[in-house]
Amino acid sequence: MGKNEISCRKRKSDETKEKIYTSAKELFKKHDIEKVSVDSIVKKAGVSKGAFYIYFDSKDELISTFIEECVEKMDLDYSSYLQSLPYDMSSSQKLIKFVEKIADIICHSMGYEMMKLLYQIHLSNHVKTDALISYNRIIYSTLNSIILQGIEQGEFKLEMTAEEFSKHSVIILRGITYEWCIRYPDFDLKENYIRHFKLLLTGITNKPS
Amino acid sequence: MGKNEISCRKRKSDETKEKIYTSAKELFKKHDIEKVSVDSIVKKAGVSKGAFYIYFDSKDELISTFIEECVEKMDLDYSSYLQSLPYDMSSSQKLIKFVEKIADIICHSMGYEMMKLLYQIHLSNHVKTDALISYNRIIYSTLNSIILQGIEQGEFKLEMTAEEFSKHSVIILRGITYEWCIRYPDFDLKENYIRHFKLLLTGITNKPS
Amino acid sequence: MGKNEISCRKRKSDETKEKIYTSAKELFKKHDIEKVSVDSIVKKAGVSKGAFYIYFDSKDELISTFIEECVEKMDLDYSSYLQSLPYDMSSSQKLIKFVEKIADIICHSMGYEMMKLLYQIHLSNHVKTDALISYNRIIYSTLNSIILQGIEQGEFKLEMTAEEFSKHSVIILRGITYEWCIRYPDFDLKENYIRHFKLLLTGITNKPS
Amino acid sequence: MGKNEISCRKRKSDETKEKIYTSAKELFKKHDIEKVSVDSIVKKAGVSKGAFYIYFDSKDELISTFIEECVEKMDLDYSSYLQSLPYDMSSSQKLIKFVEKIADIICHSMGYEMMKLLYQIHLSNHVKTDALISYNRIIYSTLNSIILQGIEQGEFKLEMTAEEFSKHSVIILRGITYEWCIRYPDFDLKENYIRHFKLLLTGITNKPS
DNA sequence: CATGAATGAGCCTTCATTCAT
DNA sequence: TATGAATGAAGGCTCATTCAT
Repeated sequence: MGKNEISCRKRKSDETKEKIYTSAKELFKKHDIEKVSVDSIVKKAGVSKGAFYIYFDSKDELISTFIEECVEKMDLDYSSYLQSLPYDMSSSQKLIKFVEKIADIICHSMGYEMMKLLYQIHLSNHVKTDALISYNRIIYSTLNSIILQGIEQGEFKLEMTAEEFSKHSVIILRGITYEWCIRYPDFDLKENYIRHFKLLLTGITNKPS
Repeated sequence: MGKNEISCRKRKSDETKEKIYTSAKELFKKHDIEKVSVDSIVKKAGVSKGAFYIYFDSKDELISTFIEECVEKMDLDYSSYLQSLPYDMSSSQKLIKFVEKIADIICHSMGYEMMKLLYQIHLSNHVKTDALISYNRIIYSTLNSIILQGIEQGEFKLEMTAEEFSKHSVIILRGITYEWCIRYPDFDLKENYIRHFKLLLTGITNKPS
Repeated sequence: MGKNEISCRKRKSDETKEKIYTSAKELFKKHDIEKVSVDSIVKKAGVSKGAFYIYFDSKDELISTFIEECVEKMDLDYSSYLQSLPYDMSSSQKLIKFVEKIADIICHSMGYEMMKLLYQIHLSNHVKTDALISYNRIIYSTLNSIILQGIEQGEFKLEMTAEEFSKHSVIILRGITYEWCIRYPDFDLKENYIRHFKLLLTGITNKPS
Repeated sequence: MGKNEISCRKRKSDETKEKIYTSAKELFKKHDIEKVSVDSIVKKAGVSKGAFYIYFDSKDELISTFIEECVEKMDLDYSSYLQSLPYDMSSSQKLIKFVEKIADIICHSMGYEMMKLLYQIHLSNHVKTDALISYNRIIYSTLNSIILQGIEQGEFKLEMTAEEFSKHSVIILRGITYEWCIRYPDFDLKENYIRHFKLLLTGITNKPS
């Protein structure tokens, strides 16, 4: 039937695109992204060069698609987790739990190669990463809400706005993740996240004299 | 005389090498390192392409040499600065002054392009950077000495070793620098260094109740 | 019924071919013909790429068909116009009116892109244009009849045959049109046609002393 | 000696450039210019692709160089010829002699293929031909001076400026040359030049009644 | 030592055409 | 008839490296 034919073709076409995309991702993980050529991607995928340009406007577009996928995935993971935290947990605990969760997502869901790749792309001049930087929004707002709650409940006392503190936190998270990438596997991401945030908490926790 | 002739040749050859190297450095500061071609280097140096390959085995070798030099230079700057700090300054002040100095060196002596390059290389798969990571040694020991002094004089009170705290600090410095690289020029490196270290100090400063 | 089915199919198939052809024509008018891809044609026509190759052996075949159609159209326009001119108009006037009409047809009916294309094809090495050159026939005979009438009525006095003069005129028309193509849009085709033919008329008009 | 070495190398290098340039020209004559690839040029020249880009910035640059060369050559020929005409020759005769000379230069010095190529390039959208159009300057000014002299000496009587008439003449020359290109070899360029200019002269020659 | 002409593999991208469905 | 996924040769261009001189 026509319907079957169409869906069969569509399926095959989807498979081809997926093959190309997957091959690209694997190559990105192994080699510097700038060094991965369209040639090598299609060779690995076992398709023609022309096929590549059916599914992607350009090599850059594939990279963009890839970044957006990563971002969406991380955002989803972060936000879904926050909602699962018990409301009556202290803000300090929430903060620690949240960064622990981030570490888990990064280590197990994203993986080392992928994160390193993302950090590389961030630094590259060539690829636009506005989307990537905007992935912070969720992480920012999440941190922000935790901090605000802590302030309201008298648990935290800051000499800066909650927003500024959130930015600071993201920078630290990113810094530790960067360190993880360059010291892998001799660096425990989660442990370092926790240690550093505990240190931070010492500084901001309200100690009524 | 033979001797004179040899030393004369040697001098000329050294000059040629230096010219190439200097030109390469200037280009690296201005453009993405991957985009700097051997052609552009020798053109700027005013020497032949063949000359390049007399003094450097490959473009990669020149880059490695260059990176090592950068690292040495930074190390030297850091340690020489520390010795210039008045002995009776408080450790907190010293810490702040020190990170301020690092920011100055990075911004004005190294420059944005070079720092980004260093960070890219750290993350790259094909350049070995074990030597690079060891550039931390000086910065670690410098921080360590400041912290230790602070502890001895009762100014700091840590829940971790001074060494651990130094590591932590370097991670933060690197994290902020990374952020600077990806947000350049919309990010003030020095200001952020100071802000974040003041926050840290709040947490570690000894507050006798 | 069989018959109906067949004629229905035929109609649909004709429509598809027409759609492709029309889309191609529109694109040819807008863009350099070499830059119009089969892809863009079928996309505009809303049919599949396969359909294109059902109705046309190749892209070149479509172009040939298209050119022949253009030529036929121009011929038709020219000759139909001549018949509409009042019989008692002077030959000089007829000549001027006729070249004005040609300018109008070229500018508004054919268009710049198409004329340039025709002139390019004329000069191209790989497209045979014997048929194209014969498009002159109508224009020649039309001019010829005007000139002959002028001679008969004592209005013109030539030192060459009417036929030769017609050839000359066509060369001039083509020359001016060529100039229009290479100076477009800074060249007024009609104005130049008129000016140049007025100049010609000065030379051939019979001035009894 | 160093000097010899240098001149030997330079000579070889010049030869290579010439080989590339000559091969390109030959291919341009045989095939539509757009269809001539860098690959085919270097293959014919027997050099590597890289060599091409040592001597020419791009394929377009080679074409431009080629055009300029043609233009210079023609300009030189035209202007040198004009100076050789006896001063006391009548303007009509000068005009005829001049267009005869142009025909000779085109037929024997430039050649059919080259002229056709130039006319093709003129029509192409891709290649900038401002230089080509400006090649008219010499031809314009030459014609202009002849016409002006004719007017001053009462030989010509125009209803337009000398400049306008020169423009007109160039258009006609170009038109006839175009016709020659598309009808080659069944068209006598020189004969047609003469015939058409004689016709023109009939129109502008002063006939005191 | 120094030169710089020459190499050639590699890059990204386009597009007319085919063919299984 | 009609589809559209797939092909693969070709295009212009770059650049690290070599080698005869």
